Amino acid sequence: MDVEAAHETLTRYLRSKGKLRATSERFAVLDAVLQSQGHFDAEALYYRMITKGIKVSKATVYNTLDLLQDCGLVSKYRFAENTSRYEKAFGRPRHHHLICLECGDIIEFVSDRLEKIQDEVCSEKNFSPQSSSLQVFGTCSKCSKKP
Amino acid sequence: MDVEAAHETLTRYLRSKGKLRATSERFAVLDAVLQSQGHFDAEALYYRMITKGIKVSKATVYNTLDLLQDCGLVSKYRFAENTSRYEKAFGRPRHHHLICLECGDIIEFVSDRLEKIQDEVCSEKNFSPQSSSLQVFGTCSKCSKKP
DNA sequence: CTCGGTGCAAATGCTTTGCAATGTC
DNA sequence: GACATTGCAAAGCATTTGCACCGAG
Repeated sequence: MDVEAAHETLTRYLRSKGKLRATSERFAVLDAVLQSQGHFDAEALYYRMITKGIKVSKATVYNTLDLLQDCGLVSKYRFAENTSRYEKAFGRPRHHHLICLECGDIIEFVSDRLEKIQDEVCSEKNFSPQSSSLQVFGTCSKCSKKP
Repeated sequence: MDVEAAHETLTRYLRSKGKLRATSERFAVLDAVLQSQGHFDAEALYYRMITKGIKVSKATVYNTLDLLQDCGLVSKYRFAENTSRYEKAFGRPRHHHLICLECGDIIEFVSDRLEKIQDEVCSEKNFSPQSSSLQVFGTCSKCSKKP
């Protein structure tokens, strides 16, 4: 994960918007996101930062995550729960999710054919896609083995 | 929409669980769901019922919607917002959604090929699918025509 | 120096819960 | 009659907001 490039993406985005300022908090949140693995929620990210001695408020974490989503550095999902989940999107291919209802595990997968069908449906309906998310809920292999 | 059949499905489900009782409220919520068109949230359903003079509490609406989801009469979605959205699932084919970020319109579509790919991915990962939801966010034809 | 951003705590809005009353089995 | 279910209002939670202070441009 190229931290430099991610910082540059954010910097460029902020500048392109004219009124957005490059604050240390924003870069601190970005760094925490880059260091994260898999999916996480705002709360978890906040505590990880606090624990490391980085001073931020929850409000800033939420605001910044939305900002990072706007410039494509972070993806935001909402599965079945009442919590939004995020993951770093930097340099990652588009992918979809198998979500285990037993253990909560999330398995990712990529499929070109799926993307293609998606595009076909969209052009058929004159719909301009921006992002997409396929969520399959069920039971993962580990959990179906259990009695 | 066959009201009788839906009632029977619920009755059978309640009996199958042993301890679940067939209360008039549960059937009232089911009726309100059957009369609904497209997607709705718990709040809207609640007010529709109250307006019609049906006595229910919000808590019961929420509980019953979850129950109806468990027995497959209702589908529950969570798109980008912070509200859960429901729709009747009785006698409807599996379908997916194009969601317009401008006007909030939801366009449904069905695709056999998509289902097939989904199944292939699942068996590849030894994952037993239960339900799924593909959400494509973007701009609908009406909104892209606007200046 | 200006105005956008931050932190805090309080507010919001959806959903769940605790408990007495109610109605099913 | 036993006990699941209801209704109400209050509690919970994730997220947002209002406002005084701070700091980037």
